[in-house]
Amino acid sequence: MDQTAEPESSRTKQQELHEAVDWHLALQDSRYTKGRRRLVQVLSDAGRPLTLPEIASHRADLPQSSAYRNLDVLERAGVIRRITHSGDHAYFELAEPFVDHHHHLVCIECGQMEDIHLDEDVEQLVDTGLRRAAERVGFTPLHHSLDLHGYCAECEADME
Amino acid sequence: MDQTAEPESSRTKQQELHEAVDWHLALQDSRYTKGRRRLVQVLSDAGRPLTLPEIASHRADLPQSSAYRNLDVLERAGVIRRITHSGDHAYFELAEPFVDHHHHLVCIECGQMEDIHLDEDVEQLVDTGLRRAAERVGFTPLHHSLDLHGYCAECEADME
DNA sequence: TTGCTTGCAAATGATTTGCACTGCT
DNA sequence: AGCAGTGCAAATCATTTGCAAGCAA
Repeated sequence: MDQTAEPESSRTKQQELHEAVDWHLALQDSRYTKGRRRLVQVLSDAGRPLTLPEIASHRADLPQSSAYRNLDVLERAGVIRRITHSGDHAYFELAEPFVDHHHHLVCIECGQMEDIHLDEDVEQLVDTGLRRAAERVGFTPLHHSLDLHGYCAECEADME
Repeated sequence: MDQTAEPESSRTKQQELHEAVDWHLALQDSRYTKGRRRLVQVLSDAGRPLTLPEIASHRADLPQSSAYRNLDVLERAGVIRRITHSGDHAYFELAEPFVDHHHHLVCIECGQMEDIHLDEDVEQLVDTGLRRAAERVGFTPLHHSLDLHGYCAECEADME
């Protein structure tokens, strides 16, 4: 009761994902172990950034230290991205080669993050503007992050 | 040797700043004490986000607990903003009513942040795009944050 | 059998908090 | 007086690390 109920195309994407991750890890003499595969699977299924406790709740048997260590390995390998915004826990999501470029809605009440996408032309303008500003001060740009902070529907409702 | 060498206009701005902060704090039955004034002054002078150690280096006599507590008070009062990006320390800067809307260059090597400004029309497009995405999921937007991550000139040079 | 992994327990370190004292108002 | 602010020391708590044992090439 795990890899059933998935449409054919999705199953293929999963395979591709894991193969690609395997390859990335191999480049660093790291192995794609069961624990690491679990992490990638959970993050892939979630479709939004998760904290370590959230990840653990999906997979009961995840020793914290190993989870943190593996998230670190995966981050160094460029497989996942660590996001920190004021709040107790860091959030983790699949990195860009493995998911589309996107941004986040960040709830300042509960911390939850949700993925959103912007039009390609807006992305272009933003990127150009940032690149220009970076050039002015000799800054070497790698990637941008753009988040909208506010209240998620649930928290907004809870505030009556 | 403290408030000299400042152009006349700047001196006035400082006064306005402190008066405004005083007012904001008063709204919360908080006093604008010497310690709090120091924090605001240092952040205002810096013109870029600072960590607590950085703030302390400007003002030797700043007990950590008091500094953290006052930064918290100032944050609640809407005077300053706390920024956290992967890295050991949180960064603090004056909040938006007290400084122009801006974004940051974030060095992923040393953590330093630098302020940058984008064209007004790009800001508009971004805001509109984000607002649209937020509406779709019933998210109540407050403000956006946009950072460019990469290597600052100094760190880039250090990597030879 | 060499070297990456794992998981437990212990350490780290930024930030927070308890408490007694100071100082406005 | 009465309550906000201060600073020291101690507590918190997410994350990291040491180490001995497990596992894959």
